[in-house]
Amino acid sequence: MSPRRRDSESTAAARAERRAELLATAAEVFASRGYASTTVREVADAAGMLGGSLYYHFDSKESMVDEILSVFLTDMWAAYDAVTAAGLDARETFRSLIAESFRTIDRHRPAVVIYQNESKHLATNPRFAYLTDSQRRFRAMWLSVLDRGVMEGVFRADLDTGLIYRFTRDTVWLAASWYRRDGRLSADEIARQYMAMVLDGIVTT
Amino acid sequence: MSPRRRDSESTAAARAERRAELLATAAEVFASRGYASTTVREVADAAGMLGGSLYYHFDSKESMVDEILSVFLTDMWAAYDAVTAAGLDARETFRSLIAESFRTIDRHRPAVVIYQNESKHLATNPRFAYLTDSQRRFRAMWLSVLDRGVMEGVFRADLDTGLIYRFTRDTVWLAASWYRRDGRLSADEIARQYMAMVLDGIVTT
Amino acid sequence: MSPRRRDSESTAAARAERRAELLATAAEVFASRGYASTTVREVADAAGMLGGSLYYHFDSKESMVDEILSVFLTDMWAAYDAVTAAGLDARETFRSLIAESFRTIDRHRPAVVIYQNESKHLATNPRFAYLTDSQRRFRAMWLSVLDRGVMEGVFRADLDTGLIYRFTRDTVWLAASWYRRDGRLSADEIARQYMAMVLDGIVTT
Amino acid sequence: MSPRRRDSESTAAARAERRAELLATAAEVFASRGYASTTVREVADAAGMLGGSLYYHFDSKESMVDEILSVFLTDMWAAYDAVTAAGLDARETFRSLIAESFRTIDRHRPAVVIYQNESKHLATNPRFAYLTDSQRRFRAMWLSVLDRGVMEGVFRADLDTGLIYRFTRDTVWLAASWYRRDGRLSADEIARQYMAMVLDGIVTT
DNA sequence: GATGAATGAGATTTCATTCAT
DNA sequence: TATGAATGAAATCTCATTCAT
Repeated sequence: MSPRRRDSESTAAARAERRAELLATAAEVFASRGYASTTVREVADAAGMLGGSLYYHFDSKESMVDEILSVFLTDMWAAYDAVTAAGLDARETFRSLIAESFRTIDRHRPAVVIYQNESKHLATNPRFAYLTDSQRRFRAMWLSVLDRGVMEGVFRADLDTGLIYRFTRDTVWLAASWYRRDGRLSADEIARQYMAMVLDGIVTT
Repeated sequence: MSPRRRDSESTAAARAERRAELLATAAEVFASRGYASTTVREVADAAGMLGGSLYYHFDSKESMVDEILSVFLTDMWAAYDAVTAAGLDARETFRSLIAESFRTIDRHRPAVVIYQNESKHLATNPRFAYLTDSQRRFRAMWLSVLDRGVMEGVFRADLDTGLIYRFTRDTVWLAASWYRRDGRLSADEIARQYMAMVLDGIVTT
Repeated sequence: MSPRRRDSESTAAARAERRAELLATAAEVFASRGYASTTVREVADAAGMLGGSLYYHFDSKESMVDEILSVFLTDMWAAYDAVTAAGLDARETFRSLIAESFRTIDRHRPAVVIYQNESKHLATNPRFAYLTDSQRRFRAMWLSVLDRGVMEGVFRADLDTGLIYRFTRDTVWLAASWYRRDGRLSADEIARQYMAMVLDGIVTT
Repeated sequence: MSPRRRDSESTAAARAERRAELLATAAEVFASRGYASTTVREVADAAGMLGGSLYYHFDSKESMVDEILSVFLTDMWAAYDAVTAAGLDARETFRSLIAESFRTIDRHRPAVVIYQNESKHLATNPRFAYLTDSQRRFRAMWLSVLDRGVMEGVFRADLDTGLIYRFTRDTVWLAASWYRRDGRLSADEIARQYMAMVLDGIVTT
């Protein structure tokens, strides 16, 4: 009502920004303490407010994780879709997907950790059916790249692509658990070394 | 049926056996539902008894995970110690450690899953300080093998051994999440393919 | 059935003796830990058996206190009745009642402690109505002696006999909480000093 | 109603006041039913709320008794310390301590009852070590007054001061069990009669 | 937007008691 | 007589959620 309240900071945009802030805080806490064993009060403490106050912004604890994961998955798939739409050969597609994965981790580290740790459990709830869908689609995408690579003669045919998929997936995503943005190695440097290792092995030739 | 059997079935041996049975059941449930979100009643249901009855055998929910993890770690280190005591070169030590890891997973799959998922959270409790200790020792052991391998010229020197350690650790242990004893591939076959991949890479040469 | 079982130790007398032993043990434990917060298992531990085994001898935890208190009260009233039947004057009756009280404490210390601590709470249970009855009768007896003493001119008339009764009762019975049979002072010596104090005061004359 | 009042009613002051109210309620219930056999729900009922709601204000049932007893002991020692700091002779110090004891009972009757009934049991818990400390200090204070009185020739030398201490302590504090603020006798009147009795005895001279 | 107090369902835990052996 | 295992009711405690202010 006062002129001040007309500021861009006091409109719907400001509200969305506050939501995003709170979600970032919640994601940190869920990632470090685990979703199930984090209390709403712990999230509120981290956000500098009281437990009940969070309910002005969110319906429930569940809707917080929901939004955290949805935002992350949407962003991740946008990046992946751009790669697959680029029409690269199998080897370059593989490289780019790996690189994009590490960049996504860089942007959404806490969300990735939550995704890794809680997906299986949350997916039993219909509300989170999209997690299972995403996983299925994810697997299909990677297997298609790997199988194409084998056909193109660039990837070894004596390895089980199902196994390669699993090992690749696990290592890449688990990196979110130890990766620190301010650490010794950048996301791109980690991706580079990771690819050197996976593609050519750790043994001297 | 034999007289011997009847003896062992009563007394302390029978009691220990019952404990072990119940712990195996609890481990399955904790592994599949997550420790924090598993209720004592779910464990009891799975064991075919009422919630309170578990407390005849165990002090608390916490002491169940404690025993599950301790037993697993003890067994794992026995296997690792046997390998490192064998005086093999770096490459063979690496191979053997990987193989032992998959065999340990084969014997203690649920415990490994719990270890992966809950360690970080449980370790904040002094009672579980041994988890942190074990992790430290684990890291030291793997780094020593990798560094030795680089010095012996068998492992590439252009890769960060810290990174190799992490990637190796993650893939090996995460296998516990999807490995099934009755699946298509045996533990040893998985270990074989895994090493082929890690040692020589997935690219054709 | 065997000749051995014919021993006097294996008849009803032996059974009663075992009961008495167990009750003595239970009384000790109830007295030191409090009835409500003592578990049946603690009693059993103290008796060198398992929790369930006590139920061969007693119907319930409640029936244990019941028997402990009944036995004690019966014995105490026998002593009191002997005193009041002796036809002594007020002062001598008072002295004798005090002396008998300390002797009863000497014989039933744990029961007296239980009586002091748990009576009020137990008395809400109809089964223990006799506790209230006993207390009423107790009060009447003491007040009659005190009032008689005032009338006979041996006790001061300027003090409220209700108060004297309470103070006397409290000190005497609370002595059970600290009195030890093997302590520095015998029950009779304590009674003597106690009477010197109550009758003549602690001030020099 | 005054503006000042409205201020104090909100914020931390109001919270402290509510705590105090709830503690007073809890103390009544613990005193009348016994700490161990009082359920949190009974306390909540008496306070007009549900069981869980108490945990908004207090950590645990234990922390309730803790606060009840601490507050009481702090207040009691403030009164005692004022007396001992006044430099009175033994007889007057004794009189004043007795009088303060009855006044403390008047202010903290339920807390005193709890203290009497539960101290021994609670003191086994390290959290309540201060109960033992207080008791020790209490004993030292009384004995010092009594011994000084004997030396000054005002108290009889033929009585064991240890016994006098115990009898005095017991009678005074047990008064909390039957004393009612709205009863026939005021705290000071009870103290007066009590001292007449203890100092000069109940026998006519 | 946020607070503070409460709710109430559900979790872990305790423990008197039962019962087959 | 005693054991060992289990029961089941009840207790303490936790926590997501609500709501008046």
